[in-house]
Amino acid sequence: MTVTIYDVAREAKVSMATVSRVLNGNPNVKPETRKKVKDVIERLDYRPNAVARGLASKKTTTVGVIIPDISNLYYSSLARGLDDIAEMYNYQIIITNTDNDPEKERDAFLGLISKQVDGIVFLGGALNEETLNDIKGSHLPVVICGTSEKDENMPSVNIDYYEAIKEAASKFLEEGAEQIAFVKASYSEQLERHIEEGIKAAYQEKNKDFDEQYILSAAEDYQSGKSLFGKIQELKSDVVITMSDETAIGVLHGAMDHNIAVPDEIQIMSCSNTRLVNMVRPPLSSVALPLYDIGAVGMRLLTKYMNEETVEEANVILPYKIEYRATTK
Amino acid sequence: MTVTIYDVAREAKVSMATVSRVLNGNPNVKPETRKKVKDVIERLDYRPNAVARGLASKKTTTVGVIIPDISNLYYSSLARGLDDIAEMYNYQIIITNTDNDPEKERDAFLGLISKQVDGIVFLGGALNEETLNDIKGSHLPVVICGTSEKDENMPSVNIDYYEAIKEAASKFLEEGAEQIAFVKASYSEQLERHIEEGIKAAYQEKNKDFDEQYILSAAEDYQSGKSLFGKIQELKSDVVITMSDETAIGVLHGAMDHNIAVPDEIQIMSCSNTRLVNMVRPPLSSVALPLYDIGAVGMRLLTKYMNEETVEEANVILPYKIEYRATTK
DNA sequence: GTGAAAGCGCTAACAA
DNA sequence: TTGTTAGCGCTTTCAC
Repeated sequence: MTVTIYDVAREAKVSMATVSRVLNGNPNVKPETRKKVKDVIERLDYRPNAVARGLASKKTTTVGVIIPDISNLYYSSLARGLDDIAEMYNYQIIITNTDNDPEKERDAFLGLISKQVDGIVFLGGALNEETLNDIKGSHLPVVICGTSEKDENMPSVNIDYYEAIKEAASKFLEEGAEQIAFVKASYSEQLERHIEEGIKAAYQEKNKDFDEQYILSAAEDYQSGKSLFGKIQELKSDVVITMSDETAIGVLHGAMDHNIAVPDEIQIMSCSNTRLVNMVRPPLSSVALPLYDIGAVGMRLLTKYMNEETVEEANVILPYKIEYRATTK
Repeated sequence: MTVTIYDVAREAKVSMATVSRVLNGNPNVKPETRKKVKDVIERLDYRPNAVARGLASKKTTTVGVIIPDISNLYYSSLARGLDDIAEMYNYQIIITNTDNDPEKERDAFLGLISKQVDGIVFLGGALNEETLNDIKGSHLPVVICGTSEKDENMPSVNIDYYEAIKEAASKFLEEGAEQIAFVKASYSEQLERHIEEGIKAAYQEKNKDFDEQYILSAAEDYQSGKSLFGKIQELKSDVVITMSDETAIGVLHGAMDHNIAVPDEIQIMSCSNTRLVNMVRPPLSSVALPLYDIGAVGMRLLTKYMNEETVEEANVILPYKIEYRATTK
């Protein structure tokens, strides 16, 4: 029925071991033998069974990706970077959506373990305590992209959120902003802390007090941003910084609906920079995270762990850039 | 080291076969035995190795998803529906991006075959001839979502594009539209044909001639739409229908930049309805494809094939709805 | 209701 | 340079 390595061996009049060797590019094969085997492989249209291979070698060339929601542009941009590099290194990715639900997250993780993935990439959101312990217990290489963990020793790829937010906030303050509202949409306490510290540092540098009530929360979608506008108006903020682009666009439209001029009366900036930023008018100013690159670098980092290469820096910080478009002065 | 079925058998003082039976919910196990085994499983924290299982049973509970670009909202919406249903049926999905490149597509397919996936979902884009033949030769269940194939016997999930476009075009014509430009962004000739026929049918019903030059092409992104606006203006179209939301938004902004009033001077509608439609002002009118559902139903259909259930209808047509928002009168 | 044993298709010592 | 052989961890007849 299906042609196996045994069929190839028989046809080529060599042993399975030799076929296996040419399959795996083992140099210990005489060129003629190699050619002979390759010819038979081609003639029989033989395709190695990766499952059998995985069982025998304990390597599946598959990595798991745990992601809050693939239909969110932020995460799917990361995922695209991930997959491109995975493909380059001959890995395939199993993607599982969790909606940031700890239970789904744990199930996803256990599922991936049982599938014997060679590594796992965790995207965005927060890793709950229990899963985190499972991960550590599993001795599987894991890389976290686009979010920070309590245990900051876990390999990760990020930008320097503290610096980014501080830089953005400072600029606003310098130019006369009075009250910056910050809308967090992250599920990672750690990440939120970095960000809050960034804002506070900016205020401190200007010798201004920061009022905690200007830190708001919203889900990372359009509607949440829109609903939040009332609150923002109440607070009389003249600047709003959000994590998610969608949230920022929601706020923007909230402002437009209330006839508040953007950026004259209120400035809006996000911290994400998906392709959405150019698809609204006015174009959204944003801290530009290199989303694709974060994914790509994350996967590259993971391959290093999987191949037991030495890694110099487990916590990669990628550069960010602040794109001032038309929602800021 | 890792605990295997053998360890469980030994500890529970039964045979591996029995452990396997309780694992797989085989009823031929005495309740006491079952309980005993379950206890040991729990105590040892035993997790079945899905790879070994796959090798022995020739079922991997993994399905492959071949997709043009996961970072495109259209496809990622489909993918999300796919994954949710896959999870429900205890399947996991391997996602591979192809950028509609036939070579990548073929590699993706061969990779999935070698991983012994139980089925494949093909999303959007066009399946090239060669891959299509491979698929047929593989006897693997395959479902196509959101696009049509030459071979219309392949299981698929779609809306009735012909009817949708015809309905939309008819309405525009009835209300006095003179020249409808249609921007296709599909890679499937088959799909394009359905759509063109829909438009032509609408013109015919109104006894008007349709001029082929009003059928334009663009990539399914924002910039392409924007660049296309010059051409549209040249054609003096008063209605533009695009496949992709991003393209429509590009056209919309093109119009705004040229001080052409939307919808008064030009009406714009897309045929997709991702969450983007509400994130622009004015909100984009669109033929609402049930993207999530197309994915979900597609995966459900695939599970039927994988479990050898009987399927009544291999070519599922889901209902569409035309959402008239503010880019149309 | 349960167990013994033969694979599934491959890799990886170890020998030769 | 090549072959032999013993698994990898499970499912699945087939007996009992």
